[in-house]
Amino acid sequence: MSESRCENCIVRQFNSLRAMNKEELKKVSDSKVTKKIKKGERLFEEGDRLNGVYCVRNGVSKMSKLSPNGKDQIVKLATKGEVMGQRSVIAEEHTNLSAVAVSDMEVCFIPKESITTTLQKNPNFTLEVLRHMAHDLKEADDVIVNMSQKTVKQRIAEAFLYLKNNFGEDEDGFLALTLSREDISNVVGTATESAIRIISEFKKKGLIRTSGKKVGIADERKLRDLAEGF
Amino acid sequence: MSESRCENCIVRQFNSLRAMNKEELKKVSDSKVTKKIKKGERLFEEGDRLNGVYCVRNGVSKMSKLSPNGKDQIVKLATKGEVMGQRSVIAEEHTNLSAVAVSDMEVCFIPKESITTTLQKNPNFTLEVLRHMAHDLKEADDVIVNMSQKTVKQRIAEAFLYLKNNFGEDEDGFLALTLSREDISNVVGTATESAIRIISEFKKKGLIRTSGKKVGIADERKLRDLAEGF
DNA sequence: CTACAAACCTGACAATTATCATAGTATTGC
DNA sequence: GCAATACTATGATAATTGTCAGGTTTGTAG
Repeated sequence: MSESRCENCIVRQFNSLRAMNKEELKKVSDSKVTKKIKKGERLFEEGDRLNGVYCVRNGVSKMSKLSPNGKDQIVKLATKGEVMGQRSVIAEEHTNLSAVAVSDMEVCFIPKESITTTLQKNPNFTLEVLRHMAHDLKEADDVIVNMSQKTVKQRIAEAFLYLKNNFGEDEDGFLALTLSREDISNVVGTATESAIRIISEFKKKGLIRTSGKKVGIADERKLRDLAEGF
Repeated sequence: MSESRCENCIVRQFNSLRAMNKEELKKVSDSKVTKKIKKGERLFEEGDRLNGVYCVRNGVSKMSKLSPNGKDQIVKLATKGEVMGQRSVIAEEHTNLSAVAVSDMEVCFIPKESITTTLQKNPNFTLEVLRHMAHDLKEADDVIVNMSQKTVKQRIAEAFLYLKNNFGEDEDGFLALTLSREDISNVVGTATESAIRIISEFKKKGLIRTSGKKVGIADERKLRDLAEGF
């Protein structure tokens, strides 16, 4: 299956694997296992000790953490090109997040050995991973500010804009990634009923339009203004 | 001033500088500038382009981000041994956070050249920085969950426990780091009045005791139960 | 010491959000 | 196709939190 060699994988362009040299890449490619994950299936669970990372070829996974009150807070949505589990492999810790597919996925599992040895030998690779993580950390800071300073309404508006910017729209102008109302509420950190109510309100006000579970952004400007607090 | 050579600085044990070799450390030490920062003074501001990092020798700095509604969200409290500004130097971006001293501080400013060249040449150093950042990222995830899933009361209880664990207590059993009510409210992301009200309530219930602005933890068990939602 | 500013505190009220209850609407498996 | 199940929706109500508008206390400069 030459099509599944990492050396030829476009996805690699988006992540730190691009900083690997040929030899390292070959090793990764020889040891990796491609898996198909159905929507709803779990890749790993909070507290697991991972012996490798998952490189996303296709589809989207929610990465979430269970809070003491029993709700699942979605911290990140990982998509094509992203490497999941990196953090815990690097820190040699248990995962702090669970990963569940929110759409059908194709991922490559890469045993941690090929990652850790490259981390020790190839400074370019390490630096590349570091840059990615620095970026993730900045994003996390932004999320903290949004979560603590914005209203639920603002956060939901922002979530829709985020979904558009990161996953795009289908041919009919609906968001390409369809999340359940519950997932949306877990992204913005609110009760499912509250999320549903606000989504209905957005619809009434003409900010979004819906068709079944699909959501389309109807008035991006107004939605953005709302998210910013005007 | 031999006492101010990085080679002999204990603080270094706590951060990634310990992975530098003698030569690199010498270069850092020769180029660094030690500064005294008074409580309330600003080290850098959100949006600044830093040409170096700040290594904290003493004191505490709040790292915060202004939200569109005009409030300052404190994202992190940096103390002895921590390196501030690392993230933006590595990512070659403007800072995303402001840093203001919450107590008198002594910091070493280290020009970014000595950091970036070491990052390119010494994989051990890069890996060490990476591990630290992985840890910070995990903590940020936890903060996100707390912010979005816990009540203000729980978050304030947690903040006091955090202050005890990270900064300790003085000889009278009060928290060694005294924050203003406003700073506390900016840590937990709430209105200052709400924070004050809840602090009064904690005092009435015997969870904490106060003396002037100082706060002491009176019943850690109950405070912890409250923070966990029991 | 005194005046002034900053920080702290409290009450009243409004807005936001959660919770509980119930019902309609898709989806899925048999 | 039909039952079972999950998801979506809405109302009523309670709890939480924010805002405004005063106070009091504390700290500090002159």
